[in-house]
Amino acid sequence: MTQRKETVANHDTRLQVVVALPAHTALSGPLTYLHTQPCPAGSLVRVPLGQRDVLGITWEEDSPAPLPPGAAGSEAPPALSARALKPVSMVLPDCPPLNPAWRALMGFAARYYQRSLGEMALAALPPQLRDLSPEQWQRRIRRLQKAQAAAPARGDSPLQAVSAALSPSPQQQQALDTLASPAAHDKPVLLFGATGSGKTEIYLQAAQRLLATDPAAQVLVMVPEINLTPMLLERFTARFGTTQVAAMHSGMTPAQRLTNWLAAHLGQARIVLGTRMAVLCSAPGLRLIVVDEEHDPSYKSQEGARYSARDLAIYRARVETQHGRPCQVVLGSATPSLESWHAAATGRYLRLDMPDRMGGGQLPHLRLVDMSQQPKGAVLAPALVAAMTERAQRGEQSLILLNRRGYAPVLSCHACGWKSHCPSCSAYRVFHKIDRTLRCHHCGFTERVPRACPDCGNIDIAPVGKGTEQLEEQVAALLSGEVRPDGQPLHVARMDADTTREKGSLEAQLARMHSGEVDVLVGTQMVAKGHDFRRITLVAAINADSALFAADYRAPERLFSLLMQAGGRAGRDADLSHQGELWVQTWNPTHPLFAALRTHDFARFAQNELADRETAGMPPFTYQALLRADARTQEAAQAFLAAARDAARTLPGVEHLTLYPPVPMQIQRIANVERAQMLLESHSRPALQHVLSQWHAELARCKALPAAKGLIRWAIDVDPLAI
DNA sequence: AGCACGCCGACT
DNA sequence: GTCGGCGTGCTC
Repeated sequence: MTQRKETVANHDTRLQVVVALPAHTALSGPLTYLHTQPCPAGSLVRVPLGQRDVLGITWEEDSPAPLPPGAAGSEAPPALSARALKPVSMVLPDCPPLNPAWRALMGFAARYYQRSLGEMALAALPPQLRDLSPEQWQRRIRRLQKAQAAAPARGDSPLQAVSAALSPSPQQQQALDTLASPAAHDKPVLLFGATGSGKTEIYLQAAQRLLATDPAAQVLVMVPEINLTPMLLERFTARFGTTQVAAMHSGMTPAQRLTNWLAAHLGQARIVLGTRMAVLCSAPGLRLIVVDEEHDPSYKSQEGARYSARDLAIYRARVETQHGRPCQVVLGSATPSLESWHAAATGRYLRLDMPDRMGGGQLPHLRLVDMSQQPKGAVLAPALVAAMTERAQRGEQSLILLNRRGYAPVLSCHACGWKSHCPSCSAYRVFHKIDRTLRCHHCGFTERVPRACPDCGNIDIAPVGKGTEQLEEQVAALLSGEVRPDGQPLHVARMDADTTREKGSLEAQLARMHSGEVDVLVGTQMVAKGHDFRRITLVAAINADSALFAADYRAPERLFSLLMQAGGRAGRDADLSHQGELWVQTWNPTHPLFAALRTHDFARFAQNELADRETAGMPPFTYQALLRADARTQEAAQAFLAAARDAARTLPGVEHLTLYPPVPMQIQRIANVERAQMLLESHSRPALQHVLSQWHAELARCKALPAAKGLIRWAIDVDPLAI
């Protein structure tokens, strides 16, 4: 591009280049291209691939290419010299190479999660990089270089905090001291801190201490949900100033993604803050990784490369350290994942406890409501209504949690039994009264509610079950006669994915909550996560039982975590915390989960769960992977999986695995795609890995089988969260 | 994954 | 008679 001479350039150097080809396409390893000169590994290049020109990354020579099955002994010479190699189209100029630690991370992630190196590595780059013209790239780089020249101090001098650190409580000081100790650098730290114990301040001060001593150091901070980034961003920019912090999440525009990625890659941003994708971000000075709310399932990606950002954070810290730059990793949670808890119990992680809330605040008192003792058909126990009323009259707020959007989960005809099935999914469409629609929460199909039963014409079609919309309505009705201290009627509001869809509406609703305008908030679990509502003194979970007996073995863990976290919303304001209450309505008040919850005894809960897991032979005592298949018909999906299972039986090392039969997925059909899966399990992670890595070639063959006709796609999910 | 090539149904 | 469906095959 830059020079088009008459003479043919001398392309005598071979470069290994990684491109985004999937793992099952024979060409999943690095490809060989020609170039006029050597080029360091980790450089960004454009290369011709078939008819197109794609982004690639140069890689070291010795990257392990997957062995062709059966050709173990016959070591064929590359034979590439025979074929005409193509020259690299261009090397993106003025871009420092992605460093060896980053490449090692990508190599590991690709291997572990059964993706091609190229797929993993290119997915970690901002998407805009792929379709940026050379001119646009030049312009970008120049602008950043100019910016850097204009602010020469940045990145070259220790970071000065913009605002002063809060003075830490004794508990926090002790945690910070331990974090500074060598022991906390040898292994991952599990910061086990109660809600309101001030974990964020620990992150801030740990970051500050590091950045002040090492002028090139960078810190990576992750939160599970995009909704939580603005709040954390605010705390970090308040402390360190805006120019030091780069954000990294899917809510940003492509241009912002690129800008922030470059800021991190060039070392200009000292703090990288984002969701799970941030763990893949290039950060050449990385010295500290924080995974906040490490137990949160959002850290496990559910599409594309199904990686766990928490697990990759652990690996990344280790690999950075191995590359000569000691990197600390801190996992924070009030209810750690059982995996992390177990790792701490067995000494693989260092556990750091912060049991006390800031300012001596008390954790909320648990009020279990035995639903079998309540008036028939009552949505809310009368005592709960009374308690909420009392709070509102005192000017305090209540929060009611119901993990179901819409007005009712299904609409039904009393005459003929018709139900609001989704035509494309094996699920009901949810009744949304607000706009009188039936909406499928899986495929999005939306229709106006029919006036009468579509099958029999009966007018008597009625909602069955309750969602947040209906709860909001009913709570408002129950509290309608009551008044606030200022004499105004009580204000009931709702907050869920439906009310926060528009940009800015989340912020607006949070503001309304903080101003005290709202007395009772009805919401889904998004409300329970992270938001700091100072005047809430009562939290109620309406429908906790569904999780107690769910098929998903992780459901109790999630329920405990949700209730602890939700309870943590209550009484954050130390002055009010003596009256903080967590109400749980249940038909099973004697369930052991509640006994542990009552005393806020996560350790006890975790111990019980882990004992159960061990007896049942489940993670973290075994290792699992799923093969998922999407197909036109359920038969095709299962035929493919059955063939895959047979193929797996022939692989060396398979004797260490249990191969379960294919089964339809919980929601068998979504958007007219039939889904099925099969589970692989082993007591040995390496054994599982070994079989998985050999399986791809077989799977490609199974796809071609006549019985699997209609198969759309398949994917391997390593360490699945739900089975 | 893309993108070509290639072979069968409803349209200008 | 063409436009366009998506089924197979290839990409250093």
